[in-house]
Amino acid sequence: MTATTILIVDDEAAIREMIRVGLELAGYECLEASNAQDAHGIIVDQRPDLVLLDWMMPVTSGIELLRRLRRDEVTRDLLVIMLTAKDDEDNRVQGLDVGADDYITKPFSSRELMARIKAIMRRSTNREQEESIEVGGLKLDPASHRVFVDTQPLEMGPTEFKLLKFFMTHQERAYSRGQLLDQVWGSNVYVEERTVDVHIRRLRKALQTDQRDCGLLIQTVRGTGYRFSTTGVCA
Amino acid sequence: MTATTILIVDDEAAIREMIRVGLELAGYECLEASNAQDAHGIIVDQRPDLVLLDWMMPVTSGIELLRRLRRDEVTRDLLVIMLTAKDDEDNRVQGLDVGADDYITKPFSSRELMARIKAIMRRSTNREQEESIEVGGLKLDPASHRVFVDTQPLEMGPTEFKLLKFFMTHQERAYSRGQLLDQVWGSNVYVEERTVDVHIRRLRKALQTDQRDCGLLIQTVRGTGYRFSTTGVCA
DNA sequence: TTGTTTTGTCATAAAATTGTCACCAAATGT
DNA sequence: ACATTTGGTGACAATTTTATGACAAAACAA
Repeated sequence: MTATTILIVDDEAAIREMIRVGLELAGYECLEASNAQDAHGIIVDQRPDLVLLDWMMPVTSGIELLRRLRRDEVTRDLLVIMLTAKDDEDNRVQGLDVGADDYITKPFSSRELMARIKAIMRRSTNREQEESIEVGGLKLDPASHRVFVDTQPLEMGPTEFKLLKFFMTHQERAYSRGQLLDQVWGSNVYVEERTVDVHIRRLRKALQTDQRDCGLLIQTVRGTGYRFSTTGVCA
Repeated sequence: MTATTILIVDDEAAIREMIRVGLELAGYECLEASNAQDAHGIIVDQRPDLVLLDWMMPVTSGIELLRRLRRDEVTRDLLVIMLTAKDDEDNRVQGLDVGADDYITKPFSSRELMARIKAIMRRSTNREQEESIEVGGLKLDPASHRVFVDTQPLEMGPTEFKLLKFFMTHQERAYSRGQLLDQVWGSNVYVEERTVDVHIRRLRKALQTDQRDCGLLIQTVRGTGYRFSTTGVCA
């Protein structure tokens, strides 16, 4: 396995353990940062394949960094394994909610860590594309994190953006609410399926301009879910 | 979410928690077994979708059951989530190595459990990569959940869609109303046979376009039922 | 902190789908 | 031709599924 690993901890013991583990990885790096801001910067620079995130960082809590990572288009689909104290169950749940891919309890064996890393890396294969997508009169630019119809920028929340991005990269196919939750929200959160409806509506509304109504691109597939299709409208 | 869940534990608290969680699952079963032998038997019989496996079973250890499951062709790719004690790290690693899909530490929150179950089940729900069927000028695409005649999409309800799909995959053969009810509606519902007539009509109507009348593909077999046949029309 | 935005969930409205009927038309049998 | 059986059709009320507005909690930004 080849992985560049970036580690953010202040726990010396953990670091040593990491390094020991690191030896089993072909090429890894071990970094430190004292706050979420810096850490995020480093991560953006280094583009690691995997982040081992200590929940208790010296200044800020790990959750802030994790949120930051998930919010940022560039680091959104980074693999993040968090390290939590043995009895810190709340944080663990919270961490999974916010979008950690997995967690490991400290102290951990290198064996366990390896197993997890393997599992996780096996699980996630696809890297994201960063080129702007253009469909049905809509242009979505991942870099600037914006959407245009013609040249007019559209306003929408983060979730709507993700939803739209998913749709634009997966056209002409019906998805159930559950699938959308998995794909857009992430598979480790549990929210009502009806929530999807609401966001669909918000997205549709956002896609309405004075000129056109691109919201019609999102079609309801009764009894199934929704579909993004250019058949019919807003060419 | 629909899941038949089989739980093997002797820990009362865990069972209660499971049941609480179980209530959120549509249809689950909770079983107990005191040794790997029995448990394996039960699992083979019941064919559950998911196994929640307590690592510390009364007689044998969970690992034996897990190994057994992984060895048996029939149960090889069952989803197995193991429940481990908080500080039982060795077993956790061992479990993952032997082939558990995930583990949850006791005590666990139902929220965490739900998230995990959901994630695991979604992950393994292998999408039926159904290819689109093309018959008699009609094209039915399961992925987009749509039907086209030429390039024009047709409108129809869910039941009509299922009915058409069945017909297109079972051409040139007459089916009684009862058979159609079984195949399309499902064998465990009771509806009047004449209901089929009505849906046949609705389907026929949906299959009429300005151009052609593909509804004629559905032929009446008097005294018997209906048949889907390309002989005659809408080439 | 405070004010603003985003989010998930509900309650309710709106819309589409469904199963049955009653009645008409066509076919079948005598 | 008449009576009987079987299928076609439009209508309709019940049910199911979606759409929508409102709201409070959470997350954010300042």
